[in-house]
Amino acid sequence: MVAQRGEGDEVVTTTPANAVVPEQDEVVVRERARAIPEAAVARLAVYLRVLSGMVDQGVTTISSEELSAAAGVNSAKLRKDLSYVGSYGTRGVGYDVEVLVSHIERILGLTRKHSVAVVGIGNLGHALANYGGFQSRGFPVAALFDVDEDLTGVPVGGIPVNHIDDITTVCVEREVSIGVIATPPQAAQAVCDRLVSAGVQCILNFAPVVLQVPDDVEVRKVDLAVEMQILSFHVARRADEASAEQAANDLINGVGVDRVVIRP
Amino acid sequence: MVAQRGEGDEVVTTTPANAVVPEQDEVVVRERARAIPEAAVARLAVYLRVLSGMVDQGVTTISSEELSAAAGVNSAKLRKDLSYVGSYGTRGVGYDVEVLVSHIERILGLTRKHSVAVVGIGNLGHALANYGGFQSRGFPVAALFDVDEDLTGVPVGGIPVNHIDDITTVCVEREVSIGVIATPPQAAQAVCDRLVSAGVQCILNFAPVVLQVPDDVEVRKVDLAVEMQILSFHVARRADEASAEQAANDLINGVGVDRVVIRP
DNA sequence: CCGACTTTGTGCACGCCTTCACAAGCGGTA
DNA sequence: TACCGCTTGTGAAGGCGTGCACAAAGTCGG
Repeated sequence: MVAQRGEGDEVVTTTPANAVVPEQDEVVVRERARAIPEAAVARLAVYLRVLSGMVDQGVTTISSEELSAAAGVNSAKLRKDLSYVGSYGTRGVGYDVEVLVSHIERILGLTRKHSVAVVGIGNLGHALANYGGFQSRGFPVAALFDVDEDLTGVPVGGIPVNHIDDITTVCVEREVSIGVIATPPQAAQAVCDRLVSAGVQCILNFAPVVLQVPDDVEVRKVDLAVEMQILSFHVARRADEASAEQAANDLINGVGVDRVVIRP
Repeated sequence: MVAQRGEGDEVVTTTPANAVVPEQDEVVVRERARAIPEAAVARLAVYLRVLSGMVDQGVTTISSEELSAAAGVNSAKLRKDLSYVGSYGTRGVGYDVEVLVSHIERILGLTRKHSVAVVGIGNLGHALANYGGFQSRGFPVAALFDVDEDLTGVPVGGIPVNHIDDITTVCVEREVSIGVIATPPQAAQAVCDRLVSAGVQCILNFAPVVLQVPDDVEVRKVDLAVEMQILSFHVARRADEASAEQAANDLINGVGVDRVVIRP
């Protein structure tokens, strides 16, 4: 009997304060991987990239101060992040770059190869299929899909496009573990469902829709328009600050006030 | 005298508990915009997209429960997020969709047009230049740049490519407020510096490097390989869980234990 | 072998964000 | 008009992540 995640049967997913005491003779397995905060995982990936550059430059040892500067984070945060993967630094010296690389790779599961399938070979799909960054970092693009039958068989980035109806067969055959959705929004949910039924458990979604998936499937979303709008918000905030300050300074000229303080 | 942000001169950026009392006769300007958490801003953009879809479907009123379901968030969170933009709901009824749209647009600064410049017309640059999603959501692509002189003058997505040396002139001329960096990593920092000196204060960076910018410039990063690695981590975590569970179940078969509980 | 210096690893406190739970408020109905 | 049911808006609590500051632990020079 293998319990399925998300069934909420024998598996406790949340930990209510009143349920800490293990009942009778059950076995409690505490796993370490889950203990790493999501934010830390994202940063570990960044550290890994920086460290790879260091290896190329022939750097063998690096301190938390140097690495944190290169990665654009606080050095304490960096050390805490690294502590999640284990204590592999030498006090008074720093970290051995290669050792660190291999341990981060292990934690991120990069020792295994992760084949990628891109669905939707439009502008973005083409760009993704041709993007060398995936291949070089251990994520080979193994399959391409599109509804357009005229595209079937046409090679893009060296890989012939398959028709979307073959998605299950091809994904299983080529052991695809990550699906990338680069279709128009209307098609995204249907494509997602097909990927899921093909056994793909990780999805990177570029379509501007909220995908509905089972609990055991992980979805990450990249929405360019949302990114733009966040930037837009900051532009507006700056403009507001500037005009508020302006108004305040006008006030100063009228009344007898010395200083203007803008509190966050 | 206009204070510059990030100078830390007269401007209080952090609020230590012991410094709440305004000194002598200074004027304290509390701005509302900054009070919105970054995470909430990102979600507001999502709500806006969902609401736009509602408008197209002819929906005029929506409750927090419905909207939160469509946006994939908790309804309490949604209401709190909306409370940041102001109280425009009607108790017992819900929100007027159009009213909500216009207020969110105002908060996100979307009443103003934000022209976009894309730098680096490779695979990704092409895709971005042709991507209709920007245009339709109020972010017209107004300029394209590349180092390759062969590309200069060639129209991509209807816009002729300019040489990167003209970046300052063109950006000022076309009032570019957002710069998108889609160059190889080696060129990214240089391009960034040129954008900044052209007066661009918001940058969306697709190059896998940590950009160094002045405090008054906002950078958002999209790193596809990092996204992949985060997904990879989750694959690995699942595998760990499964094997831990397997081991535990093996244990059960040996010893007399009833249940296995995996705690987060 | 010892002391000075450097850097890691982490306990702790603070602040932000999320979530709960409920009072307040509005429309409909008798 | 008064009541009832529904939905918003928010105070408060709890959890999570960040950053400080320091003890632990190693290297290096004498």
